[in-house]
Amino acid sequence: MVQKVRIKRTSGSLRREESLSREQIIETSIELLDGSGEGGLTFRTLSERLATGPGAIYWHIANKSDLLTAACDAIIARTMNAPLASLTPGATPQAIIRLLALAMFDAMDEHPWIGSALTRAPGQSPMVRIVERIGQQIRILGVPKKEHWVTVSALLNYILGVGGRNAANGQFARTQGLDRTDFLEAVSTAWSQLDPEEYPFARGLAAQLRSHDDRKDFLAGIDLILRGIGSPHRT
Amino acid sequence: MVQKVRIKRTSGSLRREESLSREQIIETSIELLDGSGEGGLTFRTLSERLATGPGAIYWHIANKSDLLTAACDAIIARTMNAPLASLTPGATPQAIIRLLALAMFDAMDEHPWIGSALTRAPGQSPMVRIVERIGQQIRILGVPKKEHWVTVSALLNYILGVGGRNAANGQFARTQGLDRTDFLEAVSTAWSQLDPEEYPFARGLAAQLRSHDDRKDFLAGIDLILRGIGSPHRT
DNA sequence: ATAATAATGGAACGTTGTTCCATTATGGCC
DNA sequence: GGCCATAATGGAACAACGTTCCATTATTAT
Repeated sequence: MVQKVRIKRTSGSLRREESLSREQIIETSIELLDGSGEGGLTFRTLSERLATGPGAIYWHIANKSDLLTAACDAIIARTMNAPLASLTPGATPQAIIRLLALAMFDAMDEHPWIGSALTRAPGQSPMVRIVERIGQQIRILGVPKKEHWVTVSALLNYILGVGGRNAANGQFARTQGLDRTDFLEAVSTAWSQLDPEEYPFARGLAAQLRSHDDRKDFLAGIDLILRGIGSPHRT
Repeated sequence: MVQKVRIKRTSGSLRREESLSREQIIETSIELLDGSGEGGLTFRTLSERLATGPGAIYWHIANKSDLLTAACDAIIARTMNAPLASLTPGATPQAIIRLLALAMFDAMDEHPWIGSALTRAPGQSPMVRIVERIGQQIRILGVPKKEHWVTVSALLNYILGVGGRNAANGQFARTQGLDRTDFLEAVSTAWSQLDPEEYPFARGLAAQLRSHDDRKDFLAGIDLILRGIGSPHRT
């Protein structure tokens, strides 16, 4: 979606006809981030796309960190509200958590930059949205109140961990000029050439690495934690 | 540990007497990162500490990403080799994994920047070290070979997730001029003022947040996953 | 109409990672 | 012991970035 901006000519200097807005800035930022990765969003490229100067943007936004957090929050808000629609009425809390987690995975896969954007806003809006949605299911599951935070943060840390690694892989591959398959191939061959004395396990893992399915493995991890939550333990 | 560097005067231009080395550069980088956070390491501050120019550093190091990865690897190498000493002979794989995880937590707590440094080197040396140590215990645990990667990556993602969030909290607090307690206090009061209709769970969590113990909660998450690994499941 | 404020956009600043290059030490070879 | 290719140094310079500043223009209230 490319912006079309009317421009008014007044005494030699150009000025946009429609005024800027915070939402417009955020939406354009998302387009840039999706299109060119984390490095694709600068105040220059952004102001160029918006047919304005860098200074004008600062009227609507505090700084770049604020901008990234806002862009991230927009995605998370959509993500955490969307899956409500596809819910079957009698779904178990576990099933809903799986759904929420998968929605997060897909969002982080489509917008790899949110993985590192979440790193800029601890305890803020984007995080709260996720905690809330997951937490409500934790409560329904009957987890004792004292363990609410531990349980939610275990799931959250796992999800954000995967997101961070996804972002890292994408970023790394982009700078090397590889796509996902080439990247995995490279890591796999590197691991297969490790010293068998020092790294027997990692070496043996190379084959599995080459053909694994990120999404499936992610879900398997969620299931592992959910199973842990359901198992008895000493308090 | 402050470096003392002898300088030789030759025909008007200064030159260091002892030559630079990659290890020396990395060790000084670690000091800077530990002392002043992620933003504390620049090629200017680094070259100043080493009593040289930015250009000289590039003879020993490819770029900043390389430098960060190397610094991170140095810490991880020490961390993954150290706990071997304190092992009781009959320790279960679970106990060893807990020990390894705790060692990682403490390392990431002491050097918060490695959380984000790990984000720059997917599939590379630092990651391989962790995978190997954990993986060996996974094998001993008797996890079927097909599930090796899923299991290790679940633990790894959780650990790195916590590390990433730790780094984020530290970084965020530093820019706001707060220490850890003030930061938690701020988040907690912010959460307690959330809309009760929209965020009932997060709101109720505020109190728990204020008084929680990061290290304990981290370990609880590890136990959750370990319990999940031990529980029967459909393949 | 006039004053006050909101909003714009481009120039400019300081800092960053990185490159370039003139210069200097070092180690092998005749 | 002098010579030379190469290793290594260090400072200047570059491009790009986030951010600030300010002269200017639209918009609103009085």
